[in-house]
Amino acid sequence: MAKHPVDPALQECDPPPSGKLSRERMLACALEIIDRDGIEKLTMRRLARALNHDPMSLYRYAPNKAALLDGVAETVLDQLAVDPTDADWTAQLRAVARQYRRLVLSHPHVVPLLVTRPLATPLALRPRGTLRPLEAVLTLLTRAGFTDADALHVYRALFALLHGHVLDELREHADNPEENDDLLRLGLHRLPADEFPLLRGLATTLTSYDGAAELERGLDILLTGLNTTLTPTP
Amino acid sequence: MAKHPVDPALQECDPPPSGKLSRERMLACALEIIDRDGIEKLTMRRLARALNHDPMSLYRYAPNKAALLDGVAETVLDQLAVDPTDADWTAQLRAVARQYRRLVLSHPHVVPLLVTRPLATPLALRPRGTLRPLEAVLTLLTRAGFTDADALHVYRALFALLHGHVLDELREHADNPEENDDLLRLGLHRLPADEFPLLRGLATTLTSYDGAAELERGLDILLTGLNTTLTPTP
DNA sequence: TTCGTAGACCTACGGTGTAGACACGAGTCT
DNA sequence: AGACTCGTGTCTACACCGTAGGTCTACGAA
Repeated sequence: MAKHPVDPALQECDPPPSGKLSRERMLACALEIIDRDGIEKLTMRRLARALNHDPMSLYRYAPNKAALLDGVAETVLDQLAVDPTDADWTAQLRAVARQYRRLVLSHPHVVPLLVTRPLATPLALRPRGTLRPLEAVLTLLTRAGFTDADALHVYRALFALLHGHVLDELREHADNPEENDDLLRLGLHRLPADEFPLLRGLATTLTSYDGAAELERGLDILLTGLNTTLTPTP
Repeated sequence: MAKHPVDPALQECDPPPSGKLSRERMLACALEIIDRDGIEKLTMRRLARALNHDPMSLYRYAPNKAALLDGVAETVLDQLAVDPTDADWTAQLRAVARQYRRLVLSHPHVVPLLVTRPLATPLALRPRGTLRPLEAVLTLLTRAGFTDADALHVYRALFALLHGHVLDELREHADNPEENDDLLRLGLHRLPADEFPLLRGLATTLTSYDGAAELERGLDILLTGLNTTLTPTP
């Protein structure tokens, strides 16, 4: 336990890292590493070391690294609980949205995976855990009286809003690793004043960003907009 | 990984790939490779080969690969022309949105860069070309009577919508590499019928996706929503 | 002329994902 | 009992990656 051969930042995963391997343990550990150090630090070798196994062992549980990353995204997204029996569909969508925001804010480094990986994978081949929320939202909306096509429409609009908002909010977070608005202000003031006059003046405004409120406003706009253009019960 | 020692798909860039190097030539060639083969195929070595130079030469024009990728994203985003003098701010935002959509659809492989890279870079340190559209939109909106803070609000909402929509639309494109809806239908039908009944029925609906119309609807919702909650001239 | 410098090149190092072969224990069938 | 598969883990090896550091060359200024 007390041997420090090399790395200081070489930690292992919560559960005792020896014993039998499993897909769940592998994905959980991978998520831990990503949460701690970011995606590009997740390496087959590092993950194996954290699990106290040979790198090649991982390939018993994932055909390749891309699949492993998909698996991680899946475990995160699978925590999204949609109640398709809720009679108040707008309330349920709001709940899903808030939940999604909280979820990804607790795993910010996973967001690139969530938004990027589906671009490379046809819908039918995506991990099941990824498709489950989609199906749940669809049943919620069809139960509320939407046609299949309109339900799909609403789903798309909702997640477009969510993805867009989350990217906005995380961008904001990247600016404030800690609450050092001096750095932000100084950074902005280094911009040429003739080309970026307005941006330079926004330093204080930028530091006071309320993600939850922002999302709520977005939801208001979206849901009222949907209510006026789409009618659930024809 | 490489099936054969010499790839058949090893092409070079449009302009004569020898002669003096420059940052512009390097970025243009990088963009070409990304457009053709995707991001993960862009390698310092490959790029150098395409430019008929040594890999190390590239480091004269970019401190490292991340900066090079930022440069590519910048060259794409810099093509976004915002007219801050337009008196009709909603019309101008619509124009920007349509332009943005067309732009990224012609460089789909760059989208991960556009949405992902800013998450790792504080705003003040982002490439200038990235900040220019932001400043332009801000001046457009403040000229229209918005306060600085509200202008920022609108900018955020607009680009959240754009990013969200584009991710939606490209996801759809990944499903139809060509217009083979049979593949999609077959793929969907392989899902378990008891767990994904609605999703399986959406094959035909999924193939008829009109991205432009979808974006237009999003803009309608957003802009009317903004008009009711924010007042340009107080 | 000499010198500084910018641009390009070469070598080399430590890292990466993963193919392919092998080791070994637990069942299962004869 | 033996032989057989088979799931699991390990080892070695390969091609490729980003890039630190040094060196060669050509050219403009002194």
